[in-house]
Amino acid sequence: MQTKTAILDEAIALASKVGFNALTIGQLAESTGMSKSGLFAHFKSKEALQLETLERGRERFTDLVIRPTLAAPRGIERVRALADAWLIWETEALQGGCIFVTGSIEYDDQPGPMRDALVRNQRDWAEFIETVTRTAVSEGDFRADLDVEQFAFSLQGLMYAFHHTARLLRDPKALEHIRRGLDQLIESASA
Amino acid sequence: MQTKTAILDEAIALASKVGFNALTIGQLAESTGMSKSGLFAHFKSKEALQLETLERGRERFTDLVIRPTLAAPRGIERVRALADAWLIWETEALQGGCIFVTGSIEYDDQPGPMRDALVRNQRDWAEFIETVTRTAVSEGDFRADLDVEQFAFSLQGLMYAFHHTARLLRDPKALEHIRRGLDQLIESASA
DNA sequence: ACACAAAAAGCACGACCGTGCCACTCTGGA
DNA sequence: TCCAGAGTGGCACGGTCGTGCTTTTTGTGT
Repeated sequence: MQTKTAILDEAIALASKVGFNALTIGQLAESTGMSKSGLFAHFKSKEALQLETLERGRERFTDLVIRPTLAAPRGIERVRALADAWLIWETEALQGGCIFVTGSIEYDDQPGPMRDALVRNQRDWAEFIETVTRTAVSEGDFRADLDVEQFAFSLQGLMYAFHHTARLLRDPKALEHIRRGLDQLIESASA
Repeated sequence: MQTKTAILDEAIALASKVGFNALTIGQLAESTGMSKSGLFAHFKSKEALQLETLERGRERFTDLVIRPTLAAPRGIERVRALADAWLIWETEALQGGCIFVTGSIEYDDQPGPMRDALVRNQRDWAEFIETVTRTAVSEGDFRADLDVEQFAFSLQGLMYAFHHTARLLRDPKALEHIRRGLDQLIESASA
């Protein structure tokens, strides 16, 4: 149903601004021009709505980040493509910040299906980064003894730092900083 | 009043787990053993409670992170002390994650006094890191042409990455990763 | 043109939210 | 001994939350 998809896309926009808990059925109904009960009928519960919103976000993330990354040539170029695609996702795809960052912070101390789903997403994402990094190792762009887990950790660190600096502080230098940090990281990993 | 301080400390613990918005007066009253109205009388509004909770957090952050850092010898040692102190703050001082990280994500798209206060805190913290880094430059431990802003950006990135990896994924390797990332960062900044 | 299923809306509910008002209980100084 | 004033609790309010019912609208196949 396309109505449902439209709702979920609006839900993503809202959740990226105020979080998944403050994402309220009433507000979502208002901003989609539906009635509360009409909207609610699509999901049997609020938790289901939250989970489906996350799932819809995953779909869009796959389209905007995963696929373009895999389209780039293996090796260092693909690593750079990954970072670029993520930057587009973070700055252009959503009205607020990345919903996975938002959600992770919100649920990291609250057990339940939402937390479980976020953990799965986060693990997949980390593994994806590691896999892409490994292509740069096997292509000879990166050192053979590179610790890809460590590389992924530092790369994600730069992304989080960008998120905070750009979103909270609205610091225009954030882009320059993540670029330079990335160059530094890649250089230190290069063969 | 010590009652108020006790309330705020409990509020910090709660907010670090569920966030500042989900920090509810009723729950806070219950977990402090007070009545809603008795507790509410200490603050004129919920927003005031949130702001005072943040302020109390800043006090504790100063005691646990700022002061110990400044007690360390100027230079590279002080940079390491800063990271160590922050790690203690993050892992031992609170029941949930760092309330400034939590709050930043929560309010980065919602204008108001809370956002303003968080921006101030975050700016102060970034400047503090830069100042400490500068002592390492002037002591000759770090390169004279080091971009301290860039260094602070990357350092904060490692902290955020630790926060996510340790809190959401509960990955025991997070500590090792931030340590190694730190070593790498410090080495690349060294003279 | 009509029947029928699916989607949406109307409406009401109990729960909890933040917030005000009022009464009570302390405790220290006159 | 008594009073002032701060701290605390009881209670009720209007509002919004998530969530069920029932009804109306809408769209499609015959």
